[in-house]
Amino acid sequence: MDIFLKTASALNDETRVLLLRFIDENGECCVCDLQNSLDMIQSRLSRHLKLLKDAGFLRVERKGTWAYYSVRSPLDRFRLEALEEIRHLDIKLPAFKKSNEEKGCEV
Amino acid sequence: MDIFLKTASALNDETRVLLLRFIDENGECCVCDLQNSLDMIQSRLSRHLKLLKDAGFLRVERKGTWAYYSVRSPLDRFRLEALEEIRHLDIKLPAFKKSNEEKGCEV
DNA sequence: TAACAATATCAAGATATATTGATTTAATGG
DNA sequence: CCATTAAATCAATATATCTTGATATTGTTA
Repeated sequence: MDIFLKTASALNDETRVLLLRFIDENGECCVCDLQNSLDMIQSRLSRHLKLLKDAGFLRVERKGTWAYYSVRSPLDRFRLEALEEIRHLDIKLPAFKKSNEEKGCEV
Repeated sequence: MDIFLKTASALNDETRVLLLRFIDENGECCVCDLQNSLDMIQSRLSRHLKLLKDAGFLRVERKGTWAYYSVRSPLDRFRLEALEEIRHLDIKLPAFKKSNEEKGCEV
């Protein structure tokens, strides 16, 4: 029950739905890319990324000081259906803006 | 987006997951049956039933003063997957207790 | 080791959701 | 029409979640 509720809770927030959709469409993103692209402050992003990770939707890979988030694979059936639902939502998704290309933060 | 969030929100509560599972397993229930079986006060039940109905999981049919709730059919793909997930949760489900058989509140 | 950058965590306030008991609404029967 | 019953709604309080800015942690580089 707890895991199911954690999954449902992760889906129950507009910010996280947008984040998941954005990372799903654009592939691996570091937090600074997301700050730039989605115009959100860092602590807010960090919180929601953690919730999505703990709910099994995202994985994180650290490279130096950067953290790259991507959609976990494989997703189990229910999470995949949820993602599929999110893929079909009519959302106006901001463009991907690279942040620190010159400094090495690239995908 | 709003409909998706309403659906996710409906799933994000232990009481509602239990309710949905109970009605799915036992079939059409009136509120008084649920009060008896699940040992919940009426206003609490009424609130959660409304949320599940508004999120598209339940339908209600009124017969006189009674309201009979059952799982809506057909469910769309995502809601059906959610229900399937709930069917597989390891929940200790209370027994169905009829409440007012003599008075006409029967299924 | 010191300075810096990226990310995570914390603390405070704001907003949303859940619970309870009281009240209201709606249907039934005397 | 009035009393009764089932269910819905409301008001107050409690609990959880979200946002922000500040601080802590971790890795890098000089």
